[in-house]
Amino acid sequence: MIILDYRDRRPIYEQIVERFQELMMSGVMEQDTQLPSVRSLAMDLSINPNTIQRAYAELERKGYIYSVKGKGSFVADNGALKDSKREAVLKKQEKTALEALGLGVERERLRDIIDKVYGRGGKNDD
Amino acid sequence: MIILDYRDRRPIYEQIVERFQELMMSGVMEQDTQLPSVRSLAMDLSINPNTIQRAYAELERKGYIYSVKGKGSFVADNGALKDSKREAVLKKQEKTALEALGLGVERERLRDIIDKVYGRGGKNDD
DNA sequence: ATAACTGTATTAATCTAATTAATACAGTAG
DNA sequence: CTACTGTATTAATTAGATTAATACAGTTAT
Repeated sequence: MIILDYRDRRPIYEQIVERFQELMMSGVMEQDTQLPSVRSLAMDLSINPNTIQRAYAELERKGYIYSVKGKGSFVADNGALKDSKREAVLKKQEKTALEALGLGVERERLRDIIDKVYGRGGKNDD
Repeated sequence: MIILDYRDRRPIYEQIVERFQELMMSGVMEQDTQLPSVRSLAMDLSINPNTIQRAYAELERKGYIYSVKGKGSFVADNGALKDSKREAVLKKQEKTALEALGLGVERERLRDIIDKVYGRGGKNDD
């Protein structure tokens, strides 16, 4: 479920946070699904439980999960989170477009990619 | 020319590398333009010359600049680099579009952002 | 040649953040 | 009571970035 990349120079607690976010945003992990326990996941990944603890604390702070002492950690209701994810992807789109513009990439190249991804439904077919 | 962000958790030598890459890729710094000297830029940014040295070494390793002992560091011929940068941004565009699609963002939202960035020249105005 | 610039290299010290380690405490469930 | 859960805390370790202090080598102008 989680794979660590030690070549990645980002801290591993951050990799764990990101990975769970992906799983929840994509719907693979549904609301109220229980996450692996702090200690068991630490065992699985061969890392210290404190590092998992930190990742889970971060996920909770961001609203992705909720934790109950003695029971476990669970996927939160993240309808609102999906909204913020949508905002984030729009920001990313803007950044990409700015970069493309700076490189002299034509507007049409970007539009074509979007159409390819979304399918040619609203536009002309090949 | 260079502004450091100490809140950014990436190392500052990396920020410097990225900033120069932007300046060169966008054409602000043309081929054979001399970069500020290691020591003078260190003075300007109030950081250690070794950090600039590291940034320049990285830029040279990546092929963005060339350095001549006793003379200085200069913008390299980076036509090939621009091409690969363009490819990279197109991949990024595809990734962004895929993510947006997965989140249920409408195609038009992406197109609007592109138009905003590129200016409304080719489309309708507000 | 010499002074004042350039880049480059090296070694040690310092600093910060991430991670580990070792516990301890508190709540839940069988 | 036992064995799980999450949570908190303090100390030690590790790794990387940065600084510091030099030294050496090449260029340029005086």
